[in-house]
Amino acid sequence: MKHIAESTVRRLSLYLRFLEEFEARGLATISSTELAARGGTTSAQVRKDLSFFGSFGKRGLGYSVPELERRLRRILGLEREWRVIIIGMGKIGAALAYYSGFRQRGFKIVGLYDDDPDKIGKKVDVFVVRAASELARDAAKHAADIAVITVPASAAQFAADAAVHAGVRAIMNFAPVQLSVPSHIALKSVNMAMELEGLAFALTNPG
Amino acid sequence: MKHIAESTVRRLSLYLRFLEEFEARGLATISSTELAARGGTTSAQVRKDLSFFGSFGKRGLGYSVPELERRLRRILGLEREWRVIIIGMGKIGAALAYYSGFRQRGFKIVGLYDDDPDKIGKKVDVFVVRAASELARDAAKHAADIAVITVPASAAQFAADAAVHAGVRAIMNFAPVQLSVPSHIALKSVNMAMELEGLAFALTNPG
DNA sequence: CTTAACTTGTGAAGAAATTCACAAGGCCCT
DNA sequence: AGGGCCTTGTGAATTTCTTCACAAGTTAAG
Repeated sequence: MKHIAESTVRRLSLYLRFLEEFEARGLATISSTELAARGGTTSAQVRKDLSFFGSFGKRGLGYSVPELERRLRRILGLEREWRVIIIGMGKIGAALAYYSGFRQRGFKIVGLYDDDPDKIGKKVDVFVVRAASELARDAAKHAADIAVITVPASAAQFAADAAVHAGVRAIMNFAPVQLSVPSHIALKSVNMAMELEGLAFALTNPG
Repeated sequence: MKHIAESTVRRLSLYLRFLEEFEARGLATISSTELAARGGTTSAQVRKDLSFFGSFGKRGLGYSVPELERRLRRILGLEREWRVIIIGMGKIGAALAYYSGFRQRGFKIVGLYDDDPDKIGKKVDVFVVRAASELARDAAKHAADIAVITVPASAAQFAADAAVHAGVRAIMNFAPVQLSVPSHIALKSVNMAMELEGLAFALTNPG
């Protein structure tokens, strides 16, 4: 298949969210124009995004809400459950561990890790925090697909290496460093300070 | 000035981070090639990004680390302090309130808000959480530039409206909804579930 | 059945972002 | 002073992404 742009994937994710909304409101069909209006894009963009994966609509009518929803879920890989471990039980890691939004979307937390002896053995939500050094040993049991890294910057690369070694295939990094991982590992970084800097730039350079 | 792409701004932010690293290591100058290698991009990209704002390097030599750092700070608007309020003192809001990375980069938290009577009046870090309804009254005192919204999805638009009314000019939204704000307000959304979905897509559609 | 009003899917056009490639300098060594 | 080696800044070429525009299909009404 042709390479799909990251911006397209983000929009598909967004469309799915809107479809859920529309379904909750009981709408049976929706046009690309309506979907675009809700998402702040254009109808051509919506149709083009979908066209990479097939043709799901009916001319003159639009898209069946439940069907498009199902298709998008399949495209995004949300028909299965994804097993997630969180490494780093500081404030942000703990906040994510408690966050129910993940579970709802098929991301199941299967383990929490930290290096701090004060945290190891403590309960966070329904999990007992385990020592990061146990990661490799737990690998087979967890069969985790995704590792969320919320350790301090200085420990992030170490955590990433451990996660890769434990067999995860994707990493979501919250530490403010650029991680290096093998090319077959999917990596996404979220950096709050950088996001705020984007706002500072926008405020400083209006227009 | 010509419109600057968001991707360019993100990279500038990244370059600044690397420059701080290089400075800490005592390096006096750096070439676009080295900066690019560190950031996973190309030297031409680095030079092009910088060229939108002037010419800061010396041919044959590269860029002076401290000077480029200063220039980037000015470009990104980080020479001044930005005043931030956080609305929503759930787990994520509280985690952000404690996070020292913001302060270090010139983002000063000046107030915390929530609607929950159980939280109002409680201390989080050095702040006493105030009722969201007090936001308008506090506006003049705080003179906040940026509001970070960490309330549940159902309350996010309400919080955004209140923030705009209180005079903030930029909003960083962590709630999983699309906010609508006046066009002169800078808006950025971070949606953890969407980021995870991006990873799920990458794992489902390799290559 | 025919017409009018919609909407999709998609090549082609257009815009935007990235990469190429090279002239113009600057540094250092001999 | 001159040659060799680097590096920047930037037009031009290229690639990627978005928008346009329209044929073709669907529904509903008369």
